[in-house]
Amino acid sequence: MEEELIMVRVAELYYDEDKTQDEIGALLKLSRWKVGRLLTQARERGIVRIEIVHPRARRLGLERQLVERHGLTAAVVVPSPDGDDGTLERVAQAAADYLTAMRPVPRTLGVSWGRTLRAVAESLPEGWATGVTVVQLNGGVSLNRRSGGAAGLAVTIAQRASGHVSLLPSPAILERVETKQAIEADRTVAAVLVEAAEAQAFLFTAGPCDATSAHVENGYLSASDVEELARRGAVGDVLGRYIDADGNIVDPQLDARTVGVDLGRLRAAKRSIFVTAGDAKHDIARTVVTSGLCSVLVTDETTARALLEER
Amino acid sequence: MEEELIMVRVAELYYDEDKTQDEIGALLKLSRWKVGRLLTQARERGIVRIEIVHPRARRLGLERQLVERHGLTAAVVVPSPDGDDGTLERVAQAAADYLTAMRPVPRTLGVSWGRTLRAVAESLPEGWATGVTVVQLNGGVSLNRRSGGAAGLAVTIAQRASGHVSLLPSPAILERVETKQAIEADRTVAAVLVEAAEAQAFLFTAGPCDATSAHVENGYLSASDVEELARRGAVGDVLGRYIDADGNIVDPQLDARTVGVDLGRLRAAKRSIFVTAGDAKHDIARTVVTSGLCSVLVTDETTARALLEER
DNA sequence: GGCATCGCTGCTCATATGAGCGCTGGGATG
DNA sequence: CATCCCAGCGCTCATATGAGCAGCGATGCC
Repeated sequence: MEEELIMVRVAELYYDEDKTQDEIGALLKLSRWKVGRLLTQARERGIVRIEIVHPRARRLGLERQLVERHGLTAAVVVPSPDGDDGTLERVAQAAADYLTAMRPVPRTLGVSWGRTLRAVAESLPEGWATGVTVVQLNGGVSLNRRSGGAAGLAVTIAQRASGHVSLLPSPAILERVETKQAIEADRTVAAVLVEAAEAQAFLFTAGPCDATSAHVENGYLSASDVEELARRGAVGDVLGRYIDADGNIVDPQLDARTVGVDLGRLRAAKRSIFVTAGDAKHDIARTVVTSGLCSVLVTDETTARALLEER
Repeated sequence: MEEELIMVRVAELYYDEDKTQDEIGALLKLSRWKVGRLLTQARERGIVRIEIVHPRARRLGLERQLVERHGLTAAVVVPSPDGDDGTLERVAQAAADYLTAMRPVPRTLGVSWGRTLRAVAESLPEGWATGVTVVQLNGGVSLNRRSGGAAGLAVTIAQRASGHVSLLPSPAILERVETKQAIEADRTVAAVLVEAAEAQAFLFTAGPCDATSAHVENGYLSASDVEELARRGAVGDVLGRYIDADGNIVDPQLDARTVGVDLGRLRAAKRSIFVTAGDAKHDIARTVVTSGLCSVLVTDETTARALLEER
């Protein structure tokens, strides 16, 4: 269309050449108002694209839609970089920013573990908060407080807020229910679990239900166990507990052998922050969001769009 | 830097969320003016990128630089598309636009030939002008007025302006000087050459000096001839005449066997429009531009940038 | 320690811009 | 052919924005 060509010329003069609307009008023999309207149209039609290029940019539009659609307290969506990868870092950085800005500062913060949360911990600046007690929400931890393992992450978060850390000295999943009950009965374990359950805020991720799961990697489950879970409808795990698309526990027996706070605590919590990045986790992310396990979502743009698609 | 992060937030609120500067100020506890300054900085630092996405967009900044640097009357630069190719079409379209908009409309327009000019001809809309006589500037033409060859292009341009066409019925390069002189002495040929030399505007392209040259393709020169020319410093041809980087004829003997208007006519002309697209032609394009053969340049962004580099 | 300087702040004021409105003219409709 | 309708126009007016300036505090230099 001829009109469109004029729009292009007008946009060039306005945005590239910094001319005012009446200068352009004079130049192209258009009224100032016509020029203004053409510019508006050019933006509407996407001829003029305004883009914020920055690793810490966000997608406020998607955030708003997510909050509305899924009844969240807040959402943080970062653009997925073109060249793929770097997504995890960006999401982690965003989660760290969210935590740092969060008011009121929680007295105790319950955390799960995983690669994603490790990245979040590393992204937190020294002094991101002060006096926060960090509590582990589920087992699977070595007792070494310096290690890079599951415990290290909680330690890092606490250290950078000059706070304390309460580690949960327990495997993630035990082989026998009796052992699990015995562990939970242990005074120190029980104390941590109570502390965790009463945390003022939760920070957690979820894992997909496939062979790459951290449970397989650490030997808590075999590849065939996971396959079986998937066959029974599991889409992934939250705090070590495998759930189906509706958020229900898939295998109550397995669940009874899993150490950590109950998923109900997440649902009931006022601030339950779910961090997820990457395409592999779309299904479990959808479940977490739709079944109300989180009140705050931190994720990448691709995941966000997937969560906004119908069903 | 912390400041930079605020810039990003401000830019998001301003450009994505259409908030006013004081709304943003209130939100982030900044003064309205601070917000304004942050936005300016964000644009300067390239955090906010405003881009005009359209096949017919232009690069006015580069155009201005080219005009200044090389003393042109005008320049038209189109963005080189990302996915490569389509460059020729965009440049051709831009040249067609330029011709259509050109005032005053020339009574006679001298044209050369080549793939590029063919594309320009095809891009010209029916009725792009009225009553323009199109004259061929150099030989190499079949007499068939309908063909898709060198002549067809001139015919197309003329037809779409409901004008006349004067074809130059001659080969591009003759084997013997005597034959060339005889041809030029022919009444019809001489008349066309005079008409061409006196054209009010010229529209031409240039060819690179390599085996892909149209002269080789059409058998006027052999691959080894071209090699020899290149060895002697030729960077390409304009109207069939091979010139070196300074714009001088490389082989006067060859030149004496070439039929067409003199390059001096282009230099002297008030409106001499040079159209070029593609990386292969950077060298010859530089020569044309720096040696004053053209007063108007139509090209792609990549070529434009090459022409703006030092030496 | 005193002083000049510089960069940043928040202001005033002029300017650029967008919302809303009444008018007009060209095309559809009876 | 008369009439209606509505899209697009140029306008008024309120608002948003940027230029330029004075004040102020930090910094560095005697």
